[in-house]
Amino acid sequence: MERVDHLLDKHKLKKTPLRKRVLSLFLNKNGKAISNQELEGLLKDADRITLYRTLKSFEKKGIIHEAIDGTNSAKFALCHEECTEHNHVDNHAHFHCSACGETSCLEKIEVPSYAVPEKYQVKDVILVVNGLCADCSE
Amino acid sequence: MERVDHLLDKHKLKKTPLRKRVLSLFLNKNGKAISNQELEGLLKDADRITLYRTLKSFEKKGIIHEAIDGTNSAKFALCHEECTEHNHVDNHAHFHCSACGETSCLEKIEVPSYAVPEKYQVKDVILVVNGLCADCSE
DNA sequence: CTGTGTGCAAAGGGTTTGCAAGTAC
DNA sequence: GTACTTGCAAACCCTTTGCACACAG
Repeated sequence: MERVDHLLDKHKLKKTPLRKRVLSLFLNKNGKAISNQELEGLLKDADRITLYRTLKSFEKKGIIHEAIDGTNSAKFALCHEECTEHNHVDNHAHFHCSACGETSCLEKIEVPSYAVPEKYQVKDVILVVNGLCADCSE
Repeated sequence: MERVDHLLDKHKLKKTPLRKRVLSLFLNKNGKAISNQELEGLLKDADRITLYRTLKSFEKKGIIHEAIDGTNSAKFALCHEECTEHNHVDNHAHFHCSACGETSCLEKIEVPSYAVPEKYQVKDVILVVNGLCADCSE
């Protein structure tokens, strides 16, 4: 629980009850991404719109990052310790399970840089691996 | 124009006026992706819902594929010649320009396979390169 | 003629914005 | 006390579904 307080302090966010609950969910998810929809289910008494805003402010401050998985619905996962408002470094791949729908970070896979056509400038690369996770590949 | 007719025949779709118009837009886009929104702008007299369905049937038949670019909005681009309803092979990367928003196919970049944690099964990989395209990187 | 495609209306889901009341600091 | 956060209402956009009519083959 101190870790929640610490993270909020570090990123200069007020320690409100709702934020603490949301953040501790992320800490217990172990690298798996959470969608707004899932959050609503887990925090039934919370207001949907406020959850959107909570995620947005966490994202802006560098506490969480969007985990793009090709499903066209926004999901978020915890950032590295070093992330700040002005320096997100989330250059790792994500794994999306097509059976259970879970999206998780593959910290081990660093995203390589790629050769692009002349005059193109690369800023970052999104890498999503689709398939079956350990639980679903029995 | 014969190419439009040929493609529709080949994939067993009726050659209606709307489908011809939509398909020739794709043929003239040279590997760039088109969103439903953009299509509406280009074909102002057409019905928005019908355009959704047109794209869906083209996708299902293997004429176009979804070009995921991390913006959480669906875009589509022309498939390879060899694609059919039951055999899509679109294992190439996409480039997304953060300035103009255009998404284009990078046919040259084949998507490599990746080492994932034990028991995971990989089905396919999404690779999106973000940055500035030739037109926007002046 | 038959099955498919189209247009319109309606509904559903996700997301954003505005404003008043509440709360952290 | 002040600035930020929350909750509620409303609106917006994207997408899907249902149904009657039109049209390609």
